[in-house]
Amino acid sequence: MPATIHDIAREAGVSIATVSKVINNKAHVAPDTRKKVLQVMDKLNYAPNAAASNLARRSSKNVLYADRFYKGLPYENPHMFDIICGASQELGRKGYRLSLLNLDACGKKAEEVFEEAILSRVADGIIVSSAFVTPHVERLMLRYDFPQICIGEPEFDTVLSWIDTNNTLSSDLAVEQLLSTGCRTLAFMGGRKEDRIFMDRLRGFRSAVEKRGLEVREEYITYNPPEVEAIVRSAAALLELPQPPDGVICTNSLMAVGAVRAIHEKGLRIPEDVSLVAFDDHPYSPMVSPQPTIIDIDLFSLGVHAGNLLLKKIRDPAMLVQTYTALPRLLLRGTTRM
Amino acid sequence: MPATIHDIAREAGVSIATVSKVINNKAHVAPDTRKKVLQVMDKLNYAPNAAASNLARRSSKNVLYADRFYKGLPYENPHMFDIICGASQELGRKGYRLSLLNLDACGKKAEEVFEEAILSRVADGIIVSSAFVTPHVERLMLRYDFPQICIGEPEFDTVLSWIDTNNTLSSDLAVEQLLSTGCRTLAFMGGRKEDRIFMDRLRGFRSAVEKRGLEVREEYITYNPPEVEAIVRSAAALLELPQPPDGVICTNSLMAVGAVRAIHEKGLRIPEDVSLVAFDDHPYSPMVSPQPTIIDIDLFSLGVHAGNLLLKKIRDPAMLVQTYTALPRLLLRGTTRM
DNA sequence: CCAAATACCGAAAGCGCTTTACAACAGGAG
DNA sequence: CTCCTGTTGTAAAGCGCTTTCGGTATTTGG
Repeated sequence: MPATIHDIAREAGVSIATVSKVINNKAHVAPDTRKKVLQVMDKLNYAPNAAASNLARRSSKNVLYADRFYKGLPYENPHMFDIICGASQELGRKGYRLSLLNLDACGKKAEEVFEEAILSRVADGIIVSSAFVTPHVERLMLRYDFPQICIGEPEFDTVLSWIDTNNTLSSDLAVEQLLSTGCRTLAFMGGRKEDRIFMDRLRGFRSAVEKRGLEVREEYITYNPPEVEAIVRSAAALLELPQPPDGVICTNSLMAVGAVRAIHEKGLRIPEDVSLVAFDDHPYSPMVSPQPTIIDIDLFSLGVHAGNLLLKKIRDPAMLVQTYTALPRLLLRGTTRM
Repeated sequence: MPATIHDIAREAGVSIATVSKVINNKAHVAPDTRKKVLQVMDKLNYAPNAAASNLARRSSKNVLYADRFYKGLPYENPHMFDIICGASQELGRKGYRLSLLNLDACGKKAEEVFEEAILSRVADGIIVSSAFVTPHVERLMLRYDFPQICIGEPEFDTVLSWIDTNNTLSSDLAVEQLLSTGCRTLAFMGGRKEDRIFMDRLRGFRSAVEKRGLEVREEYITYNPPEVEAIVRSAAALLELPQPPDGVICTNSLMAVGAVRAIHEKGLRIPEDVSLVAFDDHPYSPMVSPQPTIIDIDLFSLGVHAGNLLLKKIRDPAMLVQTYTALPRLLLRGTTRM
């Protein structure tokens, strides 16, 4: 069995208190003593027991990423793992670990899962999609003074910190690109109404269109489930309108899939007849023809910021609400005209 | 601050030992006592402190998933997160948590990271891609008797348990599909020679071809980096051969991307002139035209099996080597003939 | 040169739980 | 009535760390 702090102390001829100071890089230990202790630690192959130090320190050097990790998630939302990778890297760099917290485990309600995680002190903080952050959850976090960062701006006024992409600006970019290349009638393919991200993008769409003195017509706005066939039908319906759109904004890659299919099936050409801008790049863009013009967001660095912000909050519980908004980038490719 | 076991004991008028038994569902506590304790736990909003019980139990109810979580990973390897989701779900169901262990953190070597994780007892076991499992790592795991499951069969004879997809059978399916639809000359687009998974698929390809009395010609086998342009060039070169292939096997989606591009650029039709079978389905398959014929593997359930196997090993350290091989499935779509 | 400040080290008291060993008691058999 | 068995509950000893506090030893300032 592994060496303990006592073994190190005995072998080095010092007390465990001194060893502890060396481990944690604290002052008040002579350079020679420190060196000696480090040598012994190395020789005996020592690493401090995490549970013990967690218990004594009352912290776990662990952070949770809460979401539902069900089958098909990476399929439906391949982008969330960029955020996880970013957060994991940033946390790792600072000596923290990232654990996954599955919110639909064994039929428990999300709030119960949260509460148990908090009370058991299994982590020092949590990163969670704002989709799960209700006022009730906020109260929970505040009551226990539990550091939290939301992915996506919460739906209500909150004192919790969050990071998000600038969805308004993203929509503006998309609208600008379409209008400036000659499109006259824009359609918007959104996701479910419950999803903040889509509604933000829609809000951005509305204001971008109105800002340019144009009118937003409701029949050109669709709300779609994450399911290809339904999306295809929805896009096809748009093309059947008396005045079909000549510019389509797809709020994620799946929408783009559906829209492209519907447009091709209708015998129309992209971008000659219909232009298309999609949100979120994906690895298979190069495989698609024509290659989609994309509103791209650096989700990895969004994850890095999430981790960073959470760590700041953990170190300074008095930290006031902070937010970070990632700027989108337009990748001009083949589905819009020049 | 949260209630402790002492608070519960006092309030319920019993000893902490009794409370502990209730928490852990142990025998030797009268039904009435148990009920009383549970009531108090509920009333005081109690959840046992994880660090303390970990320390006393000498286990952490935590499992590591080790890999390099760098920027672009979900882009290069979108499939690994299916495995993570599966493992996370299975582990969560059994009361374990899954943490990410970043193997390229702060310039440390993978083995150091492993050793520290083991010695600090931060987890009870580990799931790790066989790409990182050298004999040295195996020795490490065995020396400390640390439960481990490899993702992918290790490159060498080992007593570690592993899960894998049946790459041999997969290649066989692909070869069979191509040959039975009239292809005469097959090409194989593999990844880097260092990657076990590609070499397995290649081995499967060779034996499948030879089994049918045909000859494997080395010039039809390519090894490619995970980079689209290089893949396109590589595929184009194949098409320039004196007798160009009329059937191509792509060992992942990226290869398929490149192959499709090269074939189209050459002015050839799919599947009329060249048939194509690719490994691994992805969310954007429907977006690609023609839609690729795919060798598909249920990676989520592969993850479930990984978690399950690891848990068995944790419970029974004497468990002998066990393996699980997932069967592939052929998704007939548009890049092969009927 | 002496008082005061400072550097170094260690004893000991936890952190909140699990587990062992044992006490107390009840019931049944002989 | 005694002995044995089995059940219920508790006291207490850890688990392996961190941290406080006090005691020397060593500087430093006046």
